[in-house]
Amino acid sequence: MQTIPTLLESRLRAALTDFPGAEPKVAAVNDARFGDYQTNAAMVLAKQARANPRQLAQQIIDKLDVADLCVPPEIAGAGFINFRLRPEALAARFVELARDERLGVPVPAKVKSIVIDFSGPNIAKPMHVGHIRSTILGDSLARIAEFLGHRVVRDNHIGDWGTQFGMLLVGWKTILDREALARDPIAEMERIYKDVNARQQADESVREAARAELVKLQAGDEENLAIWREMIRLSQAQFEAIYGRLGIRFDVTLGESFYNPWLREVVTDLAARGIARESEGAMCVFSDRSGPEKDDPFLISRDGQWVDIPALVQKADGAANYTTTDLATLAHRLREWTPDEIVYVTDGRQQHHFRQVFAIFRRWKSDADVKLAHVWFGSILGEDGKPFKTRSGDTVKLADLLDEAEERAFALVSEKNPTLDERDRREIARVVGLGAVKYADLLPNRQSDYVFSWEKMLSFQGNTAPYLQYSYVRIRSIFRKAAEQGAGSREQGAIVLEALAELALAKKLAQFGEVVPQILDDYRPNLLANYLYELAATFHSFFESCPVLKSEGATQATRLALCNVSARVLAKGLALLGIEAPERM
RNA sequence: GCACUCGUAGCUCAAUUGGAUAGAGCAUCUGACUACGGAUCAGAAGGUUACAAGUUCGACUCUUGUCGAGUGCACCA
Repeated sequence: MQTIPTLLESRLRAALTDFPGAEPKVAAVNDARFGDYQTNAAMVLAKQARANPRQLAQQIIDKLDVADLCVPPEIAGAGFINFRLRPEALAARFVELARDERLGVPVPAKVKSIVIDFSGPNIAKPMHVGHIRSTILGDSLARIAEFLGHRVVRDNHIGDWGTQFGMLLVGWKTILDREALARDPIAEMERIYKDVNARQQADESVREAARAELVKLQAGDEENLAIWREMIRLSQAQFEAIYGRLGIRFDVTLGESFYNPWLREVVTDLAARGIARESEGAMCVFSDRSGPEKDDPFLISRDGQWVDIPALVQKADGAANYTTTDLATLAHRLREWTPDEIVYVTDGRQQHHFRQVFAIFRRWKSDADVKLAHVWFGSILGEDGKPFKTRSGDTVKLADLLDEAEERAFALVSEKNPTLDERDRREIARVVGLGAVKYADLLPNRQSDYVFSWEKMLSFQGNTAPYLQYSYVRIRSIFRKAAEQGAGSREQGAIVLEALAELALAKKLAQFGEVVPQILDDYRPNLLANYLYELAATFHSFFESCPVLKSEGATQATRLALCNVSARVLAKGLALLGIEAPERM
């Protein structure tokens, strides 16, 4: 089905045929005094034509046929045209919405193929807070793109290759504790890595040993390869456990090592095309001076001079690095899926890296028609405003964080609802605790840093997951009660929107289909989080002033339908954020 | 030094990408508990959007400058 703005836009387009250059754009109004929707087409047009905007607005209105949808449009302010929906029109849209499986979310004009690269944990290391945002944000974007109808490839690019394996191999061969490994493989691998890493800082011989093990691994030494595969196997179990808890799946999980066979080819091809050249023993990509210096990712200003800051695609020792791997990965994804879009979800510190990779790629595959997006995000801070750490100063492990979320939620549920049996409370605590963590991550604008606060994210007041889940629970509770009273079938019947709170809720529900498609424009799930909060607040307000089960006839049918659609939109919206909605809590 | 991202109510954050009188939640204050689970709702108060110019019908948003914060800046990813 079409959204109301789309409907109004098509009417507006018809009215604007005599006004070339006008954009028939209709937007929701935030202030109810100005109606429900508005267009500023007249003002845009007036600017181009140097005409009087209010007069133009009147001319547009004269040609505009929206009588079935709105009361006569008004001209306001500098030249806004305001639309106020007729209650019958809103009711008609609501009936359509209630029948629509997509809850009013339109099918996109162009179905795209989108690769989303997110999470990207490292072998032999615990997943920690640094992985939360990428994992949760990427998963939510994938869910939203899929729901819209795009073809999505969820790609987990695992860190399974690199210099750290030299140290890990040294540790594995010299100080590995087999019992500890059996008990907690990740902790043991982390221990040996930290131990060797600390010693190699001061001891040249340790550094040399690590380098030697790494060279052997890269040369295909069977023993080292076997150990490396064992480390991968042990790590995979950890990843699967965490993704299972978070309800996250991937279509493709390929380590960096998968791309090794193409690395040399990438470098020689770049060199052959004159994109990369040798410098100080390394193969580098320098600026092609095609744009302004300040926008050039291969230049930097030092002491008032623009100097080269090339991207290395091969180190002086002959090894490739992550830029090379990223280029090989890009080429592979292009061959494999011919995507319209590849999205990288990583933290903001990698902006420069991706600007370089994308720029090299454009020179290398200049005919490729693919959008490359670096969807970056800020840091998670502790309450002190510094990067989020444990009290002892270590990074917070993701598994511990999820445990604590569930424990805290369990304590809350037990306090609020002690009569439920423990198994139910555990399940509710799981849904509420994980929901709180995810929602806290998705609510702020992704580019800003945010302060991690258990108290805030688990509060039942304000813009939190528990508040949204509670709204859903309350609606479900009404339907349970209605079923007890045999009122289930009373939902059938004419929809008549009368009370202000009913109209407000119907209007808010219709906006779901307007909000969801916007999210991918700039990869911002927080738009959905904000919408859901507004919906929940609008619902609570309706629910407070409009009794459902005590009402009768068409009024009750209307209110039950409003409740039903509210519950579906809330549950669907939360699901798009990767959050479950419990039946009770 | 240069680049990127910011600076919004006491605190934590929004603002439909240039739209109307900048919105929420905490905290503070005032109401509603014979309740479809009050885990809620209604309301009040709180602002020179860091500062200064500029662009225009209109600026938190764009431009320039200043002050302040975080991040990054060739062989780690």
